[in-house]
Amino acid sequence: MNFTISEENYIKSIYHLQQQSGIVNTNSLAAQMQTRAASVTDMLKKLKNKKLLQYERYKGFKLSETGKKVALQVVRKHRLWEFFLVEKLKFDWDKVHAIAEELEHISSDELVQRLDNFLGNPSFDPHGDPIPDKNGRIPTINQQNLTNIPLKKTVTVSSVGNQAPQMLEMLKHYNIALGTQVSVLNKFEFDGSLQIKILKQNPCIISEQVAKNIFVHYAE
Amino acid sequence: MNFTISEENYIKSIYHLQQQSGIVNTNSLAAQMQTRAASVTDMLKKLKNKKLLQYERYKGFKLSETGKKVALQVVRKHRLWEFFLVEKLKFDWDKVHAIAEELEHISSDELVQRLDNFLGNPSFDPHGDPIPDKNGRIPTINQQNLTNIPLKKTVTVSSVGNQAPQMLEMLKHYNIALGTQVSVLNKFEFDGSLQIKILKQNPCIISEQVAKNIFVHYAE
DNA sequence: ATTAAAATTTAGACAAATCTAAAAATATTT
DNA sequence: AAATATTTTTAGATTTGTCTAAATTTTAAT
Repeated sequence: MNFTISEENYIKSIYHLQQQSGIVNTNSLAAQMQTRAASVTDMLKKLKNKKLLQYERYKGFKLSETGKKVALQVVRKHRLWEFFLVEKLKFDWDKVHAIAEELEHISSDELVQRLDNFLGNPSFDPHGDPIPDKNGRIPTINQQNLTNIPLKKTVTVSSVGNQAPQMLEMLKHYNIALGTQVSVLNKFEFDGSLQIKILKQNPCIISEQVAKNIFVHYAE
Repeated sequence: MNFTISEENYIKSIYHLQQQSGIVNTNSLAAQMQTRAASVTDMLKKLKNKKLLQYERYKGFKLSETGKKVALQVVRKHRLWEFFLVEKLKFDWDKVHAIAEELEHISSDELVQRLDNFLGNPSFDPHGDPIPDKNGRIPTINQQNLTNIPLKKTVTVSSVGNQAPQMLEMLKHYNIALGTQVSVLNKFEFDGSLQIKILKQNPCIISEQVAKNIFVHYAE
């Protein structure tokens, strides 16, 4: 089966939304896609006809098994291309998202497989997100956000929740990247902000909102 | 200015046609694009409005200076991606055209420049076609097709005129690639076919049609 | 120079993806 | 449970790129 760019974008967005909340509704998808609810409804019918979606009107929806497979292939392509852009073309990691949004729709399966091999079959993209393999299997990693880490324990940054350029620019400013070693020195009750220590740097303070989007795993 | 994939494809095809014949007409473009003459006329109006085309009805057409610039950027992207696919991802050179047709429409200028650098700023793609630089300048090479080479002179294959997979498959069969050393032993008047000698191989015979599509340059 | 043939354009239709405005269904509040 | 608000869907329009069939213009042939 072959899909249009628009269909693939809807499928991918539905996938990401249902990862968080199980079932998806029209308005949240419209918000995510930056379009109108009416347009979403139109597309839902199309995707239902193609058996990619479980959907009954007014009842919310989620991807069928087939739909999920399609989504995972698009996610796979997106993340492989991001890896390529950062590792090979030396893009800053906060500049690659928009380009990968285009590249993820290139259709050749052989291209994807060869790219994967060329890159050394990476398991995580430059933001720390797992890259599904050829069969859609996703590597797992035991991670938590910074607000849940016991004080003084040294942990390693493994991924970033919010990948808006604003967030990524901020992390760059704080000098936080994937693999950075951090420990939490203090938690301020008043606003939930954290004082953290980054290896070889002076302690600094990050807001709760930022901390919630920094995922880490324990060194051992 | 930004262009749709369809617009870019028309511009590119017009560019290639006018390279051969100066001015382009509706039917030949329709044939090249595998579409109908009426569809071509529709698009011509659009391109004329955008000042990409010099066009008056019933009179044929050619690209404006702006149009030519756009065409050269698309050609540049196509050929850089082909180079990438063959050199980095190890695709056979006769398998890359269709994929490059998709990749050439990825829009980021920075991507193109970084890709160019990553590849070592190549001057020719895997079929021997010149890759326009950032400013649209095309490297030239002094080449002729095999039918015009004096007998016994050893020459080097530098590009291939017809890049249909059928042609490329045939060349692979004959063991001819870019850089291959060839000499013409004999020319048969009857059908114009040539007996040629390839380094370390037995002499063989190629049709005039094939010979006309093999471009070579003199070793010195 | 007419006529016939070929090339090109117009007119009108269609599919995909979107939109606005209005209607219908569901959820929430009083 | 009735009234109100929110969410979702429908109806109908729009844009882009395409098509067929008919009309027009140009070219070639008698």
